[in-house]
Amino acid sequence: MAKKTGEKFEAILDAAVKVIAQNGYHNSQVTKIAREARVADGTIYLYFENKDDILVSLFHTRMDEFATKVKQKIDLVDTPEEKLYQLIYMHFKIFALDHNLAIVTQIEIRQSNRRIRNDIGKSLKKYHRLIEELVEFGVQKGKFHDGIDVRLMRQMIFGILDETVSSWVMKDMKYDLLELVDPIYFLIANGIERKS
Amino acid sequence: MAKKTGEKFEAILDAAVKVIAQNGYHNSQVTKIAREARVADGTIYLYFENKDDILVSLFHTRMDEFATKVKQKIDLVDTPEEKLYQLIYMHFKIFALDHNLAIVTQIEIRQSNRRIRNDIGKSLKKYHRLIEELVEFGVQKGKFHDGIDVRLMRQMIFGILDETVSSWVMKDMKYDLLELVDPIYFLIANGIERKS
Amino acid sequence: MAKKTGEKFEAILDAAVKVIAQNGYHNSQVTKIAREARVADGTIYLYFENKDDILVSLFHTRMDEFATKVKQKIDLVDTPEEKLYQLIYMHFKIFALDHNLAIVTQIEIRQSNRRIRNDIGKSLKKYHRLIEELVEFGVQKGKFHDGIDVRLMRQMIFGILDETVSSWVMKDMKYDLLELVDPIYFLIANGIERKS
Amino acid sequence: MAKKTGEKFEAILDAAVKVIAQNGYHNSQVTKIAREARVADGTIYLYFENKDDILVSLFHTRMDEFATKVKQKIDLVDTPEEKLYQLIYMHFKIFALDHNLAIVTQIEIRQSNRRIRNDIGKSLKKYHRLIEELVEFGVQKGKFHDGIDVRLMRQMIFGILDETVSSWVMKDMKYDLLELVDPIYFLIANGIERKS
DNA sequence: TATGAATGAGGATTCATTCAT
DNA sequence: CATGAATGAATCCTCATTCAT
Repeated sequence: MAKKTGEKFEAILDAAVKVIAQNGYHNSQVTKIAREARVADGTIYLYFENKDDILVSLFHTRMDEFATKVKQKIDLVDTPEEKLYQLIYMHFKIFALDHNLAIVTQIEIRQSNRRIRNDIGKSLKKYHRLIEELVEFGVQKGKFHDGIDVRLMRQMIFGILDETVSSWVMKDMKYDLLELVDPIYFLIANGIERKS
Repeated sequence: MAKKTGEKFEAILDAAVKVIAQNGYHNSQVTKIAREARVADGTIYLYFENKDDILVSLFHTRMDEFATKVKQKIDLVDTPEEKLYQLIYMHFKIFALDHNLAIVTQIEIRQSNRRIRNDIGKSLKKYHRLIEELVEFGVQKGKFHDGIDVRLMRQMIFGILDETVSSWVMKDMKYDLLELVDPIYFLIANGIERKS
Repeated sequence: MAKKTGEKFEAILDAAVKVIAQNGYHNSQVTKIAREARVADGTIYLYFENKDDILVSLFHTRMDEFATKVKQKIDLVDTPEEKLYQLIYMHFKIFALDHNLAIVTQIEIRQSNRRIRNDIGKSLKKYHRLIEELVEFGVQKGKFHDGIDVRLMRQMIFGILDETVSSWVMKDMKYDLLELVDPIYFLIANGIERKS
Repeated sequence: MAKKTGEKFEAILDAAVKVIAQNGYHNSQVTKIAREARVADGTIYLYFENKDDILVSLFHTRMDEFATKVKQKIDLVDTPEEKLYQLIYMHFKIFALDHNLAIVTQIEIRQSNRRIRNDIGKSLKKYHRLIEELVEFGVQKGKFHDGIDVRLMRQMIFGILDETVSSWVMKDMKYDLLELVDPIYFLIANGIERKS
């Protein structure tokens, strides 16, 4: 039914990011998004099943692009260490360049209901998998610890990056996120304990 | 105005955790919470300013208890490493013992609006500070890396723990969270890179 | 936002008069008005800001029409005395022909809150002004006493007419209001004192 | 059941006038009146049947006092003209001395429901009767027009006085009400028409 | 008499979705 | 394909009144 392509499809998604970033999730009515996208309310329903579908599609397309961009970058370097570094760099870089996206994905969209959050979880699969492949590569190359669950390592890496970005957004993006690339890389790589 | 103590105050908070865990945030009407607490709807408003206030109070009291319990435990051991280990252990332990609390704090309450989320952020201050003190102690004892921002270390540690618990809840708490204490401790302590 | 014209706008106002006259101000729920107007509850809010706005708009349109009708009539005669007589006649006539309007404007709408009553006051401005012009005309023609504040004369005339109609409504409109036109005219014109 | 006398009965009535004058009818909760009267909420119900009963009793006692004061004054003079003058003077004087009473009786209490307004009407009976007696006296003495309905004359006099006071209250009592005694007397006595 | 904590019925308003044009 | 007027279900909160103490 819902035609999930086309100029207006994109326009609606763009409008949704903008409206949600500006007004907050709970104050972003379909009418507001339609007005921002310069279409009629009813038109939304030619491209999306319902309001939730806008959010899920939004998150899905954006996270897909996100993972693609990160992958392109880490494919350009060879060692696990360099790939990890580029992952962190790109993760922060993308959000630093698109504040609205940061606000929406880190804060607002998490206010959605259980079902949406589940679907959103799926959208992260690709990115999670990317990190896991990086970890596997590092372990295989003998550069990362083996014997530790790969999923756990991925969770740790993702948890650190996600929390760091969320904190930055909550602090109104007042500081330069990219300055954290080096120290975060160091912590992920070396942990917090000092070796004598 | 709102009397934030007493038997019914506690009963309402307990009911709120239960109802929200079972029905989800957006399907937890005041009437439902009142019925579960065995009080009249209006009674809720003798103890809370409004519905949001229930959530904020809920998160605040629970997180305060949380931080207190963790602190009691880490005070019993001496070295930074042991304290870190106990922190992780207690963080997981508390949620492992109270699934409803885990669901509500990790998933449901995050669906609340911006203002609530802000107040909720404040409730975490005490716990954040606790972790920072632990980090400062470790640095001072020469056991943790110095030269790295303490807040950043705290963010990393909290981010890992939070993401781990969230993941576990999203996976319907099907596995034993406590089995992750050791490997997570290892990762936080040593990072992911293998030293030759 | 609220589109204050159109078929449904009128239908809602008509319904409001009927419902309020029948049920009393405090027992006239939006749902009741909507049902009487044969529209959905939500439709009300496409035409009115809120419930109060229905009342204010109701009073405003009706009083505007009221003043217009009265003006048309007194414009047809020439002397101040005839104009005054026609004013009294029309004031009573309009209410005598529309009992619901009388009930609503004289009794029910006065139960609304302070803000509404203020707005309602403004709606009477046009009618008040009409009476004042009549008085000024009479003074200028040398037919009415000069040296007395025009506003005061208007207040007196309006006060008499208003009280007379209110009394009639309170007595359940059991007698013929139009029979009072002559004696009221006489009293306003001559006062109560008998000149020897 | 309700004991309609005693120190607290009076205290509650006094509190009601004050609270309603300050907060408006619709924002004068029983709790607020109780607090102002320094009694418990429940105590109110030992002296009054229900909230409406407070208002009715309030209006009744105050209007009874009102009529008594006016009567005392007009009894001191002999001619109908002097009595009429004193009536106007006292009517304005009492409200000029008690602004809260003016606000409550002219504006706020009229927002109450149909039943209360009916009871309130009864409280005015005594005052209405007083005016009618004055009119009858004037007619009998040959000073006022005969042949005109006494009730109508009373209605006219009361309507003028009431409208004048209401207007004054609506204008925030910014001018001196007593300055209107003379011109209003003149208008009531002589009407608006100038005799050649 | 007096208290005040507890009750619970009642209603304005929002907003995702539909469907006639 | 596109429109936007119309729909109506769903819910938080207030406050007059009660009654155990």
